[in-house]
Amino acid sequence: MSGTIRPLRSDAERTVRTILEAAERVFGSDPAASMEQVAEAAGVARTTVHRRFASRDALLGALGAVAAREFAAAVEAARPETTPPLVAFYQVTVNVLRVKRQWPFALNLYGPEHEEPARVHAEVEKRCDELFKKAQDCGVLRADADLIWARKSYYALIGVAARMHEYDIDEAASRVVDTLLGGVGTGQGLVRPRQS
Amino acid sequence: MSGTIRPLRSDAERTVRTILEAAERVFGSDPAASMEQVAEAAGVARTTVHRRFASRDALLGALGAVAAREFAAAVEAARPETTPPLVAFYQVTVNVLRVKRQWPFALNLYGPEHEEPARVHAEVEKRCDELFKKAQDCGVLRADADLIWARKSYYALIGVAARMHEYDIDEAASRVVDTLLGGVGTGQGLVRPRQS
DNA sequence: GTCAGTCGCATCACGTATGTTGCGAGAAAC
DNA sequence: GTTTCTCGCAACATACGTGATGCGACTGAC
Repeated sequence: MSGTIRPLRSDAERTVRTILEAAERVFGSDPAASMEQVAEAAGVARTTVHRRFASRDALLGALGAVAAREFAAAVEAARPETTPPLVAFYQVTVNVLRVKRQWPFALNLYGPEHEEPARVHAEVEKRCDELFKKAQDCGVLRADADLIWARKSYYALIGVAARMHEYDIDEAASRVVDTLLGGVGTGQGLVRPRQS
Repeated sequence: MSGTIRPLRSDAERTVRTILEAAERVFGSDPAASMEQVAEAAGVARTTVHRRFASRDALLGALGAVAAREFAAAVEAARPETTPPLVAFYQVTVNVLRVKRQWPFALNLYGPEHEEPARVHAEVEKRCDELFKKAQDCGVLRADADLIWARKSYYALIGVAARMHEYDIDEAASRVVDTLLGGVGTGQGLVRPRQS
């Protein structure tokens, strides 16, 4: 989205990446931060930021797009289509957590104001729903589970785990999967009896 | 925080409330919205907003404070100290969901830049941790459960449920409690065996 | 009914973020 | 080694949000 007419020279490409990573950090701690702050964090002049990204909105769009693409790649790398649901769950979670820890802010940029991130996130969401459906068919998820609720809970738990840096990736993923599938309770006193 | 020296006249008090509710709506859909937009949504002049709230920051502080107080009241109303953990869980969840649906944006205003909301949220968090500890002692939560993880997951699930308006309050609360305690899976293939 | 409080409106000052342009030095590409 | 790209710097224009002030009309409170 940042003038992809001719491939950038290597140093310019590096600058773009540096700016995007700086933007992630800066906007992460203050979403209303200025281009100036982003430039400073990236170690470049403000005009350079503006040369690479026509506007603040374009920068946010590119930031969201980069994160969204890595997000989609992380999901695809786990081959959720061909792997048994439980294994896929775990592997997808591990991969996504890595991306989510690298782009905690940018991964929330999928509003309708930027088409590409919105489209990519929608595709990933579809993949996720397919995985959940398969898990349900295989008896991993309850037959009466609300799959929308399940997916949203899954996303939320991933968000929590990504922010808990005292967990390494594998422990974080285990927490997410175990909690989503089995909760943190003993089952004593639950309204809904425990069976598929 | 908004000049509490003398009690406001009734119409002014109504205006303050109207502005706060408008601010919730406006900032909810765009956190970077201007005072002008808030004023317009509230049906008052911009100068009136400014008369009641010395600065944009003061408005955000008051907004966060109102929501935090209602949040704390919602938790206390469930008497989590004296009620059996499972009942308390459910009742707290119901009460909090109501507040969270009314102040979805304002309830996130507990950063260190505003003392009162920060303090109130910290107190509620402490109450929550006590409830979780008691639940664990009573065998409702696993003995090996990480209570920090449990609380954060709880908060996250409440956030999800609050945004799912297709659920009424009671159904939303049931989803939260059931999922937190028992997950959405059947237990088949779980790494961690299901026992206290 | 009087009075103080409240609101809308018009106006102003000020700071800051945004976006643009031109130029010179330096570095990558060939 | 030449050419083209890239960056930093300086300067500029503009828009917008914030915050303040004064005045006139209205309205709750007593």
